[in-house]
Amino acid sequence: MTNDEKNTITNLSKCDFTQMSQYFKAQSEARKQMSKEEKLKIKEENEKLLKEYGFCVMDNHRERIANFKIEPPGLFRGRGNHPKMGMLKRRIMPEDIIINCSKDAKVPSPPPGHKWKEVRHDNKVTWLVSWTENIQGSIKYIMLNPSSRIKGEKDWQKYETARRLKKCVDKIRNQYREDWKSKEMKVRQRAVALYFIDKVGAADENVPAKILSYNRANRAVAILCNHQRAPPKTFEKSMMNLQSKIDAKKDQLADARRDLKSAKADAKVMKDAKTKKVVESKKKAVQRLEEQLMKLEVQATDREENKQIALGTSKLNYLDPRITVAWCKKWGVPIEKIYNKTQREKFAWAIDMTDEDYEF
DNA sequence: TCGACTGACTCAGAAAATTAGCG
DNA sequence: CCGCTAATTTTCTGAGTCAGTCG
Repeated sequence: MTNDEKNTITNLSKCDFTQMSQYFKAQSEARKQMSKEEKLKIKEENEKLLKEYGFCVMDNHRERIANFKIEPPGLFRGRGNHPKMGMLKRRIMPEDIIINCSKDAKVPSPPPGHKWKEVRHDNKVTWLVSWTENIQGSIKYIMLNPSSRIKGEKDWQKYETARRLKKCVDKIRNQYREDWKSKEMKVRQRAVALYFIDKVGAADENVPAKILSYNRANRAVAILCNHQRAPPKTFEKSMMNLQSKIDAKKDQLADARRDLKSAKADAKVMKDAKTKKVVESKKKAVQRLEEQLMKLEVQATDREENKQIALGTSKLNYLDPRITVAWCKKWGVPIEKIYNKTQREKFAWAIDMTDEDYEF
């Protein structure tokens, strides 16, 4: 706000923001209404941008850059009850930008009519670009993607440290065995969580059930670390949908079972090949439905338990990926069921180096 | 000598974008 | 196969942590 505006506007709750709100709603509506062609065009443009600006060469390797787009200006949205919420985050200009590259590199040229704040050659740090942000005066960086060598090695080191700390684990275990008996709910939960991390064995289970138990272990870690999320806005609704799917499946299964029964009765009387075949196919149908039902029920359990828990962080930052990889190999769970594409890229080092005997 | 500050980096989770799955 | 909704993935950027420095 200008000084003049500051004098006029003393209380935001007396301001009418509906025009602004409507503008942004219209914008997002327009985005939704875009035709397939328009969307495709934008996608292609983004890919071109990524191709041109999304990579760098570090130690002779072409590496993906994480946040290669500068943060656009806008209203600062601090988390929680932030005193600076709503302040204007100003546009970053080339004159704010420090470029960090090697001495012999070709320095990227600033936009016409502008120059960089500084170009330096510091190989003791990993960032490529930095600038100072105007809200808190803190420094922001452009760095490499988690799949890059430099990040991967750091991650690996982190888990090696954890592994060294394992020396103390006996003490911790004895403690949680004690805590188990604790009357205090919290302490008990923590103990169970630790037990889970320790023992994600899932013998004699099919893949969906194994994945459930993996998620449970993942969740135990998330709970332990207090990774909470706001329950999704559509949670209740989607839960109800799932429940009705389950009910429908149950009905189908009951029907299929009835069919099977009568087919069996027919076969008993007729004793011919044709009716026998019918029995077989009905059996298959029942089996298939049973499997589908179980999958749905597992899904419901998983989702309910996950209502307020954010799994991402613990999966991405706390669980040694080698444990996961080894576990997948040991129990024949495809790694794609646990890690998506990005995650597989980030944990490529672990996927490469781990066999099923890996012990943390 | 020590505590406050700062730079560099990891962690965190909401929002946006994309994809899957269903009728 | 199409359009819609829900689920999943990706993007984005603020928060937290830690070690080194400086007064």
